[in-house]
Amino acid sequence: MKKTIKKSKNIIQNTKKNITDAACQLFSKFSYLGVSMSDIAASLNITKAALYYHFSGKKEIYKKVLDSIFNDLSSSIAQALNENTIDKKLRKLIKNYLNFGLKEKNFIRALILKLSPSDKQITKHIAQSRKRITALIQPVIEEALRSKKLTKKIDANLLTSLFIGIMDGLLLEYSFLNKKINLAKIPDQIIAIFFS
Amino acid sequence: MKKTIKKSKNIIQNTKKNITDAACQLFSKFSYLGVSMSDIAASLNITKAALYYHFSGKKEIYKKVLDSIFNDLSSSIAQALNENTIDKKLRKLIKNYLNFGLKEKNFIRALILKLSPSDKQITKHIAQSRKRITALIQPVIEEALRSKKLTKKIDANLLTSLFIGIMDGLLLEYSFLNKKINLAKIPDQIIAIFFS
DNA sequence: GAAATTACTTACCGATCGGTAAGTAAAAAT
DNA sequence: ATTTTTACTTACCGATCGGTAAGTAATTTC
Repeated sequence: MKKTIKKSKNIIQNTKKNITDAACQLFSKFSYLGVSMSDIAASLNITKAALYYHFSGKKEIYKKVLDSIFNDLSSSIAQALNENTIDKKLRKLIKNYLNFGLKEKNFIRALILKLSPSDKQITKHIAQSRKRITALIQPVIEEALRSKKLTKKIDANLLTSLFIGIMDGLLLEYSFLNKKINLAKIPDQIIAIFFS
Repeated sequence: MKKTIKKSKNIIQNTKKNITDAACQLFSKFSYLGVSMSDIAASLNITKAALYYHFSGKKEIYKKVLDSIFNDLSSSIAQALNENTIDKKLRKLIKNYLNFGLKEKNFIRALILKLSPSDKQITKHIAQSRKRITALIQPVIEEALRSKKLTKKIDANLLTSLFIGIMDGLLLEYSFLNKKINLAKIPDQIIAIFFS
């Protein structure tokens, strides 16, 4: 099974990016343990050994993928903070968060997954990234609490957890049952539940 | 490494139950792909081949474990429905659900996990079980909506999704960061958010 | 134009995977 | 007392895992 010559002088060989992109898709679909180095290589029509030229191993690829996912999510959230009223902020925040969760289709699954008995390292990495996301969202929740003057007294920390939780839970539910999320309606309903 | 004789006449050999119990713990901790048949066998000091005497393979063991987990959760929820006021029902429902999620420590992770490229079968099995749980909870949400006469108009289906979602999300968050859930306070706060 | 570097491929490694065939002691059935 | 059944163990299977050593064609450097 001879390969035809692939090395074209015209095509810029940003293989490294191709690898993380392909790996991202596969990890999202099948989780860390469900994807082999051969799978990644095969999806790019290169050999497994080529992956080891660009990366030290499977874990490094996974970390790079996680970092890029969290960076995308972060900037998507940060974008929502530019809105000028708290209601618009909330609505866009929810919309972007859900949209992102849907785009990186099994994103949540990938994040939730426990990797292997010995892999405390990556789990910690994920936990830290999640904290960064929470730190971005919490100020918005606090602002909403101040501006809405709610009668019910709820701790902002907890409310943030519940707020993120409801979105994660929703994504989870819908990804499982292959339902579609109505992004036009749901943000307002979540806001209604939390802040009225 | 000789094994000492294990076959005692006095000890009832309900090995089958021992296997699913051990497998449940391991699957919860390390997920389906993170647990090998050897792992399960080793945790019971039996050989891998013994597992195949009692079960047809790894998938069958996993299915049995899932069924038992969902049955436990179902009866835990059903128990909450015996309370005589809607507030008590809600409070107990949330408490039991969260408690269960904490007991089966990585229960949610195990449920969320995508098994392998080819494993539509078990994923369907899980989706159906989740639907059964939802079907148990939805009437309680509807009852709460009726009795509370909320001003905000929200579809009961969606509200149920959000209600379960908030609990799943919370469990997720806390399992990741190894926080502790305050079961004395949180149920009332969730009720306050949803039904006031 | 020779030498060095880049970006791979081919061919392999030992370990582990899920699963099986054959043998065996103890218990139950006859 | 003998046979059969139960509940395993030992020893293996081919496939696949993450990872590596050595070779090679194309490109870049000198």
